[in-house]
Amino acid sequence: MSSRRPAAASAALVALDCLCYSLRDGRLTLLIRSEQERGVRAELPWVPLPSGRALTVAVRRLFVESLGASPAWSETVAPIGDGAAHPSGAELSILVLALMPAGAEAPPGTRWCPVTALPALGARQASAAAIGIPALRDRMDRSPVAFRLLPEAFTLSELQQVYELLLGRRLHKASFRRALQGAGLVEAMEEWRSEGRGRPAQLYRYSPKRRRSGRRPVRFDLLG
Amino acid sequence: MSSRRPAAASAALVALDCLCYSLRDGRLTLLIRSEQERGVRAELPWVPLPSGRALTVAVRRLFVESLGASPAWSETVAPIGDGAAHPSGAELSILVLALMPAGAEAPPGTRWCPVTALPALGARQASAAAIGIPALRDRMDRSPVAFRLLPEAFTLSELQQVYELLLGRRLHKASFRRALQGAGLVEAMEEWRSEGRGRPAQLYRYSPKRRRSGRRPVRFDLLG
DNA sequence: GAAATAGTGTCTCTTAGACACTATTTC
DNA sequence: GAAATAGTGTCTAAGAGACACTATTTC
Repeated sequence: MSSRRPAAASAALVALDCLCYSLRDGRLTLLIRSEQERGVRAELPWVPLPSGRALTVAVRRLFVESLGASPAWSETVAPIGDGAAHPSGAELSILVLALMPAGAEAPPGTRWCPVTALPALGARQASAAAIGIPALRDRMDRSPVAFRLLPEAFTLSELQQVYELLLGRRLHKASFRRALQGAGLVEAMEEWRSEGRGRPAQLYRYSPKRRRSGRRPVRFDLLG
Repeated sequence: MSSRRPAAASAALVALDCLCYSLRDGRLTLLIRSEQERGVRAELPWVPLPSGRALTVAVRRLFVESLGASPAWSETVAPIGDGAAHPSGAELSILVLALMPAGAEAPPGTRWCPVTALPALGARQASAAAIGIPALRDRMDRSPVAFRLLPEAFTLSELQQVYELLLGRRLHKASFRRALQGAGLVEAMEEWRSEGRGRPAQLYRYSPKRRRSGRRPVRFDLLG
């Protein structure tokens, strides 16, 4: 702890790994860089973090190169990097969570892969992919995660399906709508959508009105 | 594969910054490296992440060098690093949240600083310190954050005080105890502690019995 | 009309918080 | 006894989920 300023030799190889989710046919999907040739493994989109480049700049480059566009939402999450190898050889991976709305095109060289049927990834990126969904779940209370996975106009049934996908359990329809109503988060449009059979559903848009209490209750039951 | 491997030139300077909290006189405190000489700024404990060293190894070194011991709990949180300067010159800081039980000694060269009265830090570390408490708050539902800030034996009033410190609001005594009871998280000891006036309080220890539902309700009211 | 999906009204059960109390200590 | 802190019993209000329904579409 004597020398405060480390030599350049202490620089570490850092990669930014992209966990970009979207919806496809009612399933949660992850953006994967396709195997280009025989023997080359599928991988998550990634870029190196070059020396002297600010994190946000590198993240922007990751989005431009890998998504061809800005995601509807993104957040940097905790770094990982022990033991498991990365395609770049980087000893450290910074995970970038990103969301694209349902129906977004996969850029050339990539494809949307159902999270239930991912191809084999390298060890590091396999860990990353395992972290992705729980990380999304952790954030959906505080960030409009579900809304960013949907197009601008959506039905309440679609929104509920997204919540159910992310939480991995069924929700009660009446309760879900009551809570949503109470939060003043969505705005009804003067538009209806009919899909196959059944009564057409009214379309809504995300339009948060008031910041509510934010008085999160204490929860002990997730501990242990 | 080899075409993907970036040159060593893309290595980045990475620092691990330590946000180590404890309790002192009923206040939440943060471990600060004291100003050694005139003109040298106070700073959070940190170490560089050297090339080729695994993250967990570097974290362990951070703990040994800065805390002189292992913290009661720790977690790596999202990296920061835009614009704001770091004492090391590193362009990237990985924040390591750590907790020490109430009454822990500050190692030589460091001191516990009430979070309400922190000394001036560099720009990067000031951002880090601002992130610390909300990050703790985010984790206290899922990790035994409050329990790790207390010694092994504690009273329920002390536990409630920690929750109130972290949440920044008063809690209802009967409700707090009812919920705690229902979660089966603590175990009563056959010991009581008398402090000044008033009825002596029974001591408890953290001893999670059953993993409960984990059925987190959907919350819309933190969005917007 | 049958099937399917959208959307709502009401009941119950759980729980957070308010209130009011009892219990045990020091002074 | 007064003051202070620990700990508890009961009521109320809000919310989640169950249930049962109505509404509107395609076939």
